[in-house]
Amino acid sequence: MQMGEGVEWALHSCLNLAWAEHQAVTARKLAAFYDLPPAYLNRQLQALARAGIVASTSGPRGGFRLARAPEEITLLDVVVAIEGGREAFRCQQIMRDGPGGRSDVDYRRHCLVSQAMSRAELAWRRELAAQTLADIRDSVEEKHPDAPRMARNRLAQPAR
Amino acid sequence: MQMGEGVEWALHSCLNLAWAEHQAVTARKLAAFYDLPPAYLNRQLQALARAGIVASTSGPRGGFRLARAPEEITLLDVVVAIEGGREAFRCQQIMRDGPGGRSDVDYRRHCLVSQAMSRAELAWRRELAAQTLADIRDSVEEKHPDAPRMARNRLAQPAR
DNA sequence: GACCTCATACTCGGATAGGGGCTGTCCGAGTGTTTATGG
DNA sequence: CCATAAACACTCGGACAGCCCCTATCCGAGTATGAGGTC
Repeated sequence: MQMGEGVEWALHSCLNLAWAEHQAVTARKLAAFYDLPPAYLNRQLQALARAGIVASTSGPRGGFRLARAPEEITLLDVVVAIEGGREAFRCQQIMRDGPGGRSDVDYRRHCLVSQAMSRAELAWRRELAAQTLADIRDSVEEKHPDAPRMARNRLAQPAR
Repeated sequence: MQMGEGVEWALHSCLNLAWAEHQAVTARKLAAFYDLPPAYLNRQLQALARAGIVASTSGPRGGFRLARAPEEITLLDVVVAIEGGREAFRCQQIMRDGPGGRSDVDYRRHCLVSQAMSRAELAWRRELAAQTLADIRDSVEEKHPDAPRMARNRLAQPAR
């Protein structure tokens, strides 16, 4: 069970977009920030756009910007946008083929194994939903007060 | 991010092994219980054996049995045995290539994004480690008191 | 000088190949059982 | 009848293909820009 690395890129890119404020930033510049493949990062940003986390603008002076305030974007929003909303543990309802298995029972809700796994996954989601992009941004700024300025500088430079 | 379905099979099989008590059960019988591919389930049981969760015996009258008491087997143990212990979110330390990135800093520990993701994953692990196989077994028996007898009956039958 | 038109360059967006890991299967090494045989 | 030994049948264990999703890339549709020409 491994998370796609696009999640990491998306989170850091969202953070940079938060520092860029309302300035639209191109995928190329965001990719150059961490030396990432521009086309592939673009793909992740598209997923964020479909989820309504970022807004995109085409043409010259176009790019991506946050569609909502950082306080209204949770880490769970970003993870779900990139990885999809389906649960990591998907109950295949194998108990239906076991002794005493009923076809009219939804074991995704009644199987106690499935319940236990879902409970753990819920704790994971709850923790992700409890932290917003603004929380991360503020924590970073507290440790590195000049991070916003450095980010804006880098994003202002032409992307090579 | 999706968990392998072998985890579900392993959990249910461990539960059946708990009801079989100290009787060795072959992979074929465990597979027949839920109509699963025997060879593939065997593969998962081998992983459990390598992790020390079950003990295996070759030859006639051989099979698998729990290596520890159900109270000493957590859901996390089973998940780690099948899926591996590496974290779902693996920090690639992309900040090293960003502005102000240092090569001598381990961003897996210092990057705040990575910390937030690890915190969520820790909550998930904690929840999984809090429930043992005995907890699940007892919960099932409470709802279906004849589950152990039915399981033992099915496991006693020759696997077709 | 102001306005309109057109060519331009730049951006996102979706469609298109390549690779790694999960899924599924097979056969061989090892072992306890059973059976036949000889004392 | 009992001991012995060999043949056997059954099990785990690891090695071998197939498929799907993530990774990576490319090119086209759309658009704001800027230049050039005209009034």
